[in-house]
Amino acid sequence: MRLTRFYIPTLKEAPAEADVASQKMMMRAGMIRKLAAGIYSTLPLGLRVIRKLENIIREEMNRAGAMEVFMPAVQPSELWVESGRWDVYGKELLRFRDRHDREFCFGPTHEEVITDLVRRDVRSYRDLPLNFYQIQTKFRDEIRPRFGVMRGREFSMKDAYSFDATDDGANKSYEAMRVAYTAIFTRLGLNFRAVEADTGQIGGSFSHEFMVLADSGEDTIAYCGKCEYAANVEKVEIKAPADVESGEALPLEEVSTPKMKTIEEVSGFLKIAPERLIKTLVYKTDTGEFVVALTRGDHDVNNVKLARAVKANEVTMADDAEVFKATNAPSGFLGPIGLTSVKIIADNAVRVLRNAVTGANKKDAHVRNVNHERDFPNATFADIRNVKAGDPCPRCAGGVMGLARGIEVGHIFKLGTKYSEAMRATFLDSEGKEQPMIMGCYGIGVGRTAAAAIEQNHDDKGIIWPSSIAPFDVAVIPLNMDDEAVVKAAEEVYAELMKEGLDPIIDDRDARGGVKFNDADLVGYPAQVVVGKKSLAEGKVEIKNRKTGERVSVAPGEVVAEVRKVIAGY
RNA sequence: CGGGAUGUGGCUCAGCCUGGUAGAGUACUCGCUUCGGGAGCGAGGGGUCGGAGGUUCAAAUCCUCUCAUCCCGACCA
Repeated sequence: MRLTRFYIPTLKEAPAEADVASQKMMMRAGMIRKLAAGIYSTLPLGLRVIRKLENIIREEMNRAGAMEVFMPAVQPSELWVESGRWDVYGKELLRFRDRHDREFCFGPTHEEVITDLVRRDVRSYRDLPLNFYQIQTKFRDEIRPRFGVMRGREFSMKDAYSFDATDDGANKSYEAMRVAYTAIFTRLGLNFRAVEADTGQIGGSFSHEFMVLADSGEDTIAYCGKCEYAANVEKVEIKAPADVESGEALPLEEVSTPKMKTIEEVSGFLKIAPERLIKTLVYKTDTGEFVVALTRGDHDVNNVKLARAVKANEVTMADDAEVFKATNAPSGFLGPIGLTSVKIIADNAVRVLRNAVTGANKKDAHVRNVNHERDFPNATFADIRNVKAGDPCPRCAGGVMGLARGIEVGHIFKLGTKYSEAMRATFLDSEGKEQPMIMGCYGIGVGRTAAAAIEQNHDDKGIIWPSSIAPFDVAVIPLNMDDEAVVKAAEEVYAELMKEGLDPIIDDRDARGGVKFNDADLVGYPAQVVVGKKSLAEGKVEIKNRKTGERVSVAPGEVVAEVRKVIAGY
């Protein structure tokens, strides 16, 4: 490709709204332009990256036995009503009506459509298993789109859906996808980790997220330093402490704690470590029910875990008025004692505390020597807290958990029969008995993966593409466009690179060297071949490795081999 | 959805407080010089000052409404 015939509108300064590295660089390198909040156009350079990425995904999906299809972006409401999600999906689902006043949505995912497709034709266990995938534009009307294409509203996603006759088969389909995803992200050259994850709104029985490790990631993952266990903090299991602390349960004792509301204040005032306090929080579920959550003073409630424990879709903290309504006590001085009309969920760590401190359910007072068996026997225990670095690993002996930030680029779910039952996608088994198909679904955020690659691979000058998805393998940079020998040598090198099957771009603009160097560094071609008057006089051209910055001078005939060497090192 | 901020040429921003009819850098066009890390000089083109309404002799500037964009929060009592 010739730069004079290819559109790469680079910018010296990033638009003010860009706040993460990948967004700044994709804008500056002329890969994307914003049309509206969370909605982007992809320019030719960006599309090259996306296509290379998609092709790797396709190859690995096909290898794993999945078949590509293409489903409609616009979906009728009936299917969503049938699956039960029309009412639960909320405002993220973009809904609209056609001219006949029929309701539709712009698909945020395609379980309904694929399930409908399959149930129409598949009748027998002999037709199974099946796995269909597509690469398609989705729309999720996010509350707050941000970070460019990493959290856009309109985005491209590879989604796949498997249908099996047996549970064992479904597990095999799931495993095949886990292997395929590992192959995909490995080929993309990303530093990633597959972690156990919450199934969220999609539903289902178990799932893994594929996380690209980057400090700018929106998710936190916990991993064991010793064994292979890793999970999203929303999911990570926390080992419940085994034995109740020793010691006698002492009589309850009310203490005055004027204006001491927070854990720090109470802990400091009573000179008692936060670990000896029980924090009492009031939550409201999406159905309007109040729940009281208890954790140790030094621990934090994880909303997702709490929601799962009380079988709600979502929980939010109650405000002060709601707190009073639920407990008849002022916030800041809450405790579980005497709360009988509301459900109490306590974290496992609270169970073993002996003689702890809680609020007294009245202003300016707390209670000492609280013990759950005696003082709040109506509590149920569950794992509802956030993991802390240093917590013991739940899966191995002696392992300790660490925390890292990650960008969720892929997510695989074993769905089970949630959709097939709701939508009656059934088949006849070998005994002639009707059974619901067992499903799995598997997504990869295409644009987000490209952005994650940049988050993980850039410097202050620009992007450093993994060679597998670089828009071009190598840039040929003639420095003196008015020097015939330079132009001729550069053109020959360019032609040779193409002939040898590489994907080069030649910067044939009549521009100064500095401009070309800076653009090349910004766009991030893995290798640059610099053809200039001076080195050419000695029969040499220069090859620069974008990642290491190393330059070597070689004869024009050795360029292809040298470029290959550079790319291989990526 | 709550709070905060910002909308001025393609991009980054000044001007607004104190009203007098729009500016800089960069980018773009042309000429000359220059030419291995975002050149210099000269000459140009490009702006309904987000939109609507109001106040005023006069509005980018003051007032009201509205739209858009961004940030923070929606988690620890």
